[in-house]
This record gives sequence, structure tokens and C-alpha cells, in this order.
Amino acid sequence: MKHAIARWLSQAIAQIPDCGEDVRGLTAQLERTRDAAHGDFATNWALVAAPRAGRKPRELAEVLVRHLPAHPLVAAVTIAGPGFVNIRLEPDAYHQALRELLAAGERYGQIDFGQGQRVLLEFVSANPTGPLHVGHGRGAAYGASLANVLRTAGYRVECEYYINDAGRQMDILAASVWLRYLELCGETLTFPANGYRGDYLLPIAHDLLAQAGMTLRHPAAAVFAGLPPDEPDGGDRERYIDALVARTRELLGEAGYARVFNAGLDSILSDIRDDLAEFGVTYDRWYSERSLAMSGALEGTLQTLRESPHTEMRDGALWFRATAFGDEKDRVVVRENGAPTYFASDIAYHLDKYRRGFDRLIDIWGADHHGYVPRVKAALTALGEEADRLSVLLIQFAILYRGKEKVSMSTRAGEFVTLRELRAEVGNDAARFFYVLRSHEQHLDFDLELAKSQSADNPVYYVQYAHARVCSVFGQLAERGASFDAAAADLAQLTSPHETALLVALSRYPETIEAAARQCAPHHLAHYLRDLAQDFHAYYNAQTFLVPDAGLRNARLCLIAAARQVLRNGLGVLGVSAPERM
RNA sequence: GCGCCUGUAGCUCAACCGGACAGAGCAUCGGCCUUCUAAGCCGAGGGUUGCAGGUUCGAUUCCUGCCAGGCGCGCCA
Repeated sequence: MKHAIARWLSQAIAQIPDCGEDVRGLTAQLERTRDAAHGDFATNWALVAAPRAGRKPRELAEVLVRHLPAHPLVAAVTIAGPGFVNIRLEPDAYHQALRELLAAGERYGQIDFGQGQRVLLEFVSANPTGPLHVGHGRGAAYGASLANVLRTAGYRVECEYYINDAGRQMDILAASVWLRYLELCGETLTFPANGYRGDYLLPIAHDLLAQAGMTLRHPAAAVFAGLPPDEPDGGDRERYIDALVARTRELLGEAGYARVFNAGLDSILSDIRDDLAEFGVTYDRWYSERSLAMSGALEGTLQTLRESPHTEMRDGALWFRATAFGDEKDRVVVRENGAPTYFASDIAYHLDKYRRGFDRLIDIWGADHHGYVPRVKAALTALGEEADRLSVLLIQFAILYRGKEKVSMSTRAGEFVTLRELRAEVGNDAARFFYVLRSHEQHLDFDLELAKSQSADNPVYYVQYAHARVCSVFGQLAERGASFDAAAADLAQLTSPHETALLVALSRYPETIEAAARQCAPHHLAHYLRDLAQDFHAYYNAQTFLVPDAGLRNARLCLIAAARQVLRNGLGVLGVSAPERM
């Protein structure tokens, strides 16, 4: 609907004589009016164009109005205020839109904004060193909802999870798994301060013991002999854990080490995968960091960097001159000891993404990684790629509350930490909805009590209840032995304020999808659905739908059937169920 | 110290590329179930958009400077 009006306007503007190209080329900004007295839509074209045309805004507005041809949907065009052009639609415009909505069904809201552009969306990508926590949950809900929003808006989206399965943290995990295994074998040992201490390693160690038996066992004395002191003994926890990792490798040999390493990785990764799948978050591809090394992509990238004028050897390490591309500091890509940094893998990974032919790359990162953005973009620029094709969306932290009380996020307190626990307590629907209720760049206060409450306070139930209520009305209709006949509906009778409000709200759905896609902001959709539910509930309380007059009854049923459709479509995009009864 | 983000009603947050009178929910107060689900509805009060300037027809939005909070500043990932 908005599209049609916008096209009509820009065509008229292009026809206006006595204006420069720059003025005619200005696309009209078309907005919904805030105040019904201003009609349905308003454009500020005359105000924006006036300075460039060297004419007064109101005068320009008059010229525009004179050049607007008649339009079947438009009832009146008026000039108001400093030079707004207000457009009032024919009531029938909304009735037509309602018919189109019902005909489109689950496709209603699918628009061509993205024009089939290919987008690669990478999100969560948490290190597979432990279960996902509530912070990852927000990234998961946001990423999955954004993927759906973009798909609905006409993009071809692929979702990807980058598995950080290389590097020091994974070695520490492997060593931690092995120590737990040794404990099960009967060895007595002191767990390292910097090891992974979580209980989730215990079943992994158990499985390892069940499958490998004692073949990986070494006496604790041999494991710890000659290691530097750990932190509790006045030593350095980092140096200690690195020595322990080296010892683990040495004693287990390549095959044994790989076995322990993979036991940890596979188990944790499949847990993450299941957790996300249960949360309605699925990926087209799980991309392994290790595969970059194995395929030679990493070495290839390093070679290109070495040969480029943008790196230099300094203190035995290979440095990338990031400062030449606007970063604060130069960055190491290959350490003095010959090992590539995480940054090196990340350059290779992003380069690979670019080469896979996407029009646009989107990375969703935790806000604590924001300092990392300039160096990645710098590296891509240095390697001749357009850094602008990559958008890094930073997602702020979620803070859990139980009522007024902040929930401690520390593992030790035994409070909520994992996404799995959160889902178990509040349910997937509430979790998905709450996570995307706020703008991603805003800190999120997540109230567990509210998310669980089955009341009007809870926006999830509020929206779902609207859907269930429509279903219930149709149930009643069937019980009374009547049926719904859209063709018999006399839509012209939908004239009450509640009906008008609902009609307008329904017509706004495609625009909401567009706004959410343009701004990568699924929260617009969540807010829209709440507003739509509100319009429906108000209507429900004010008027009876199942009236004797068949024309009116079917018209009202058309309207609420449309509301149900949009609620279902919108909730689907957010990954929230639309129950038929509650 | 430097860099990025955020300051909007008592609380949590919206405000589409700079638009018309800054909007919701919660909380507070007052009403509505013999009637399609009260997990609902109706009404009321509540604001110097952190502060001070600037840009212009117009600023919550853009610019500058302060103040407050968060995050980041590793040959970690």
C-alpha cells in the first residue's frame, strides 16, 4: 500500500517542470502520519526540496499537488503546516488491502526490498569450550530473527557458525578433559587454576573412560613433574597451564591427544548444536577454524600478507600495519614462535566469505569485541576487498533479573548461567521474544519473573493470546453451526474506529518488515506485534463479531482472520509459536 | 589517558534518512465479566529527551564541549 503511494508520488515529482534534476531526483519521503487529522500518509518532499530549488516550501507543495494525477486509492491531498503534503486514502483502499492480505496468506509481508541479494549472516560462534550462556542466547535469538526478517524482506540469507576449534583455549579444554579422565582413573591431582572447571566436563571424561579404558592413563606424578608453580603456589596461571598443555601433548602423543581433544570438542559442539536447534536456531553451515589451516587457506592468506607491502617482520613476529588503515595499533598475525594468531585465521575466514560471492556479509558479535572491528576491516581493505560489504553488528549484554533482583552470572553462585537453563525456566517462546524486544545496541534487562508470568504484563502471552482468541471465535462459529464466507463479506461496513485502527495496523506489516530489515532491527517487529495485538484486543472487547447480519459478520471475520494471519506470520519470523488455544 | 557505545515519564524501553502535539508497557489511582477466553478492555495523572552551546523553516535525531554509566585498548580467543 505504502509502496503504491510512494511510486505515485515519485512519478509525479519527476514530471514537475522548472526544477533542476537534483530536485526532481529527490525521492519523496513518505511517512505514516502520527495524527489522524493529517490523513494517512504525509511527505516532506517540498520542505526538503525547497532550498535546492530556491523556492518556498509551500509554493513547491502546491506545484506538486497540481501535478499529482488522480489515484484510485487516494481520496484527498492537502497542504499543511510549513509545506507537508498530506494524503488521505479512500476507505476502500483498506478493504482492498484486506482482500489482498487474505489472498496472500502466509506470504503476506514478503517483500522485494532485498531484491534477491545474497547475505551471509554469522552469529553466536561461541568457543566450543563450554555450554552456551544467556549472553549467547541473545545473539542466537537476534541472529535467527534477523535472518528471518531479511529472508521475508527478499534477501537470500545463509546462516553460519564459525567454530573456534583451533588455538590455545581448545588446548586448555583438552588438558582439562584429560585431567578429569585421570581423576576417574583413580589419580589424585590438583586441578589447574586456569583450567575449565565446569561440571559439564565430567560426563565427557566418563565417556572417554568408557571408550578408551585406561589406555590414556599416566601417573599424576609424571603429569605434574617439573611444571612451574600454579597461581595458588605463587606462580603464573598462564605459564602453568601452557606447560600443562605441553605435557599433555608429550605424554599422550599425537593420536592420544587428538582423541582427548576431539572428545571435548565433539561433545560440546553437539551440545551447542542441540541447544540452538531446540531454541529454533539453525545454520546452513558450521565453519571450522581448523579447516582453514588444513585446507591451506590460512597459509595462502599469510603468504599474500607477507608478500604485500602491508606487513613487516618485527621482533621475530609478522606484523600487519593496521595503523595505515585507521586502526589504533599494528597487529601481530604470526607470533615469534611461528604460530598464527586468531586474527590471522579471522582474516583468512573473512577472505573466504568474500570469495564465496555474497553481496553482503553480516557478523554479529558481542559488544566486548568492538575493538576488533577496525583491524578486521583494515586487513580486508589491505587485501583489496571492499570493507563496506561487511557489517559488524554489536550486541550489548543481557542482564538477568528475578523481579527486582539482579541474578548473579557467576558459575560459582549456581544461579542461571546457561541458555539451556534459561529456556527450561521461561520457555523458548518467552526467551525468543524477550531477547529481541530491545534494540541490539541497548543493554537488555531480562526479567525472569516477567517472562514466566502468565499475565497481561507479559508481552509474549499478550500477543499469543490475541492469536488464540481469534481461533476461539472461529471455534465458536463452528459450534453454532455457521461458517465463514469471505466472499459474502460486506467490507464497507467496517467503519468503527476499532475496525479502522485494525485495518491500518494490518496494512503496516510489510512496512514494518522493511524497516526491520533496513535497520537490522527485529525489535520493530516485536513492538509492531504488540501494537497489533492491542488493536485486536480493544476491538474484541468493544464489538461482537458473531452478529446475525451475514454481510457484517463475514466482514468482521475477514478482519480478525487477517489479524490472525499477520500475528502468525510475524511471530513465525521471531521464532515464537502461535498457539490456537491458551 | 585514548577509542567505541549509551543517557528519553518513578522503572524498562520506542520514536522509520532531521519532521507536525516525544509514544508504549510496567508501577500508581478509578472503572468493566449472565454476553465470541478477564492471559482481556476503558479512563486518569506522570517529561527542561543528562547539561551548555551550535547548524536550520524545524533537533530526541546532526556538530562541538562538558557530566554520568558500560565496554575495549595482549605475540588471549
